[in-house]
Amino acid sequence: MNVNPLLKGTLQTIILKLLEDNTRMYGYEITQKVKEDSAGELLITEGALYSALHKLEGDGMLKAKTEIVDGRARKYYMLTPKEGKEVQTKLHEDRAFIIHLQNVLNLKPGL
Amino acid sequence: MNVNPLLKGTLQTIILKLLEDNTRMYGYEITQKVKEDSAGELLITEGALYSALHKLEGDGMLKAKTEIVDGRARKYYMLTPKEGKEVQTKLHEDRAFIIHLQNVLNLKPGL
DNA sequence: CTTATATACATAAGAGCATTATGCCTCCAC
DNA sequence: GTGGAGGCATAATGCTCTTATGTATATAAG
Repeated sequence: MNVNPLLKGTLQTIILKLLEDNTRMYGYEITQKVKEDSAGELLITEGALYSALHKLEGDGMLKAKTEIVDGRARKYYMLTPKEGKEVQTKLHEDRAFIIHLQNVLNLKPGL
Repeated sequence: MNVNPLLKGTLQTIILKLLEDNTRMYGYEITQKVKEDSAGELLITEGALYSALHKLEGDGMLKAKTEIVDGRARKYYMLTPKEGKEVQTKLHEDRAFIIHLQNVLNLKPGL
C-alpha cells in the first residue's frame, strides 16, 4: 500500500474479498485490480502482497497452484473451501469497523 | 485499538480529529469519547494512546499542559496553531482512503 | 479498614504488517 | 540490445499496535 499509509492490516481483507469474488487470481493481477478499483490511489507494494499471500497460505486460508502462461510462471491463489464463512465474518467485521471509524471521524457515509 | 485489529495508523488521525473538534482533551477522555462514538466497539489501549500522544507532541503537532483536577493530574493536549491545515489535509486523505477501500471491498457507503 | 473500581499517566517487551531495496527471470517493442 | 511490462520472492528496517506492568488518587462497598 503506497500513496496513503493510513491503514495497515487491510491487505488480508482485500485479498480475501477479491478471491471471494473472482474464484482465483495471481499476485500481479491483484495489484492491478486494486489499482483499478481505487482509481490509481491504492498501490499495493509487492513486498507486502507476497508476504501476505504466503501468510494466508500458511494459515490455511488459501491454496496455490502454479501454471505456465506465455512462458512465464503464474501462481494462482484461491480460497480454501472451509474458509468461506470465515471470509464472510471478516468482511462483516471490517465493514462494521469502517462505519465506526467514520462515526468517530465524523465522516458521514456518502461524502 | 482493541476489538478489531484491522486498522493500524488510524489512531493519530482519530486524535487529531477529536482535538480539532474539542479544542483540548486529555488522554483518558479520548479513550472514553472514542468508545462512546463507536458504541463500545473501538477500544483504544492505553499503551497505544499515550505513545501516540507523546509522538505527536514530539513532532510538534500537539502541545500539552498538565493541570490538577480533583487531586489527580490531567494532561491536556491541544493542536498547535500552525498544524490546523495539516489536520485538514490528513482528514481529507483519510476520507478518500476509506472511500477507496470501500470501493475495493465493494462495501457500498451507507450499508 | 480494606478492597474493588474508576480515573489518570507512563513505559518496556514483543509481535505484526508495511515500506524500501534488491534479485531473478521472461516476453515484447523499439 | 535495451527498456518496460509482466511475474515471483526475500531481507532489512521501521512504525504502530498489543500485552503487561507500574505508579497514584478518589470513591463506593463491605
